Amino acid sequence: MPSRPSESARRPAAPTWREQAVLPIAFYGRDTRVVARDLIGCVVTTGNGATLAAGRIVEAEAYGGREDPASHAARGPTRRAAIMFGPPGVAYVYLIYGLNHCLNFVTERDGVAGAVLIRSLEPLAGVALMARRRAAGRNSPGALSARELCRGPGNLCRALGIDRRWNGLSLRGPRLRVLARQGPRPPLIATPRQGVRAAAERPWRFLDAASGCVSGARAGAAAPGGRARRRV
DNA sequence: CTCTCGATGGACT
DNA sequence: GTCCATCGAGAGA
Repeated sequence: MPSRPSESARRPAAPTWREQAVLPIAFYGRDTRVVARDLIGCVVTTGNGATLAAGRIVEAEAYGGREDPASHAARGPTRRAAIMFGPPGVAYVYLIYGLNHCLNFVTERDGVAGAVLIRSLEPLAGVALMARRRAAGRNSPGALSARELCRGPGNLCRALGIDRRWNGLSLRGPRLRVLARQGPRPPLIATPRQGVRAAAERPWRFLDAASGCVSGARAGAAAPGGRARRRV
């Protein structure tokens, strides 16, 4: 295999997402909205080797503590929400509507509730595996495009094989890891959070302005022209 | 114990 | 736009 001699020399070679550092716990131990914004462009990975699946975060939402009526933590540290009051840097996974799971990252310091809901990813690795998981148990023959595989919180969990058993897992562990972003944060847009009735005016949903992998077609159609989106 | 309903997704009018 | 599958958490009796 002929290759140009000069290629083997030291070339800085832009690091790929695979070479990015695993985000430290301190990344999560900050204000939840800051963490949510900073997570856009970072990479979620699950599994290893043949089971590796990864995607770039393009949509996320911030959920606060007792002061945020839309948050599970609004009613204090109940059995489900207690993990949001615990130390940062772990996964909070719950079942919604009896059939979909939602992946969150716990934020803030121990004793203060906060979490970021990961809503959509742009697939980077393990596309075939994700497609297989998404196809399981569905009866529509149509193949899913790559951009659909991890669009929406429930779909994303299905594609990555995440369920309630993942609740409490470290975000730096062997099964689940989050890697730092390559380069600067992309331009973002902020909108109200999806599907919440309480505190609907808070623009705590953040999206990569350039990504076509974000969810929320309904909301977009429901508010023609006047979408409450603003650049951040 | 019962009752309600949800940080959704997919099929359908 | 509407309907609904499906189940655990939370609230209340």
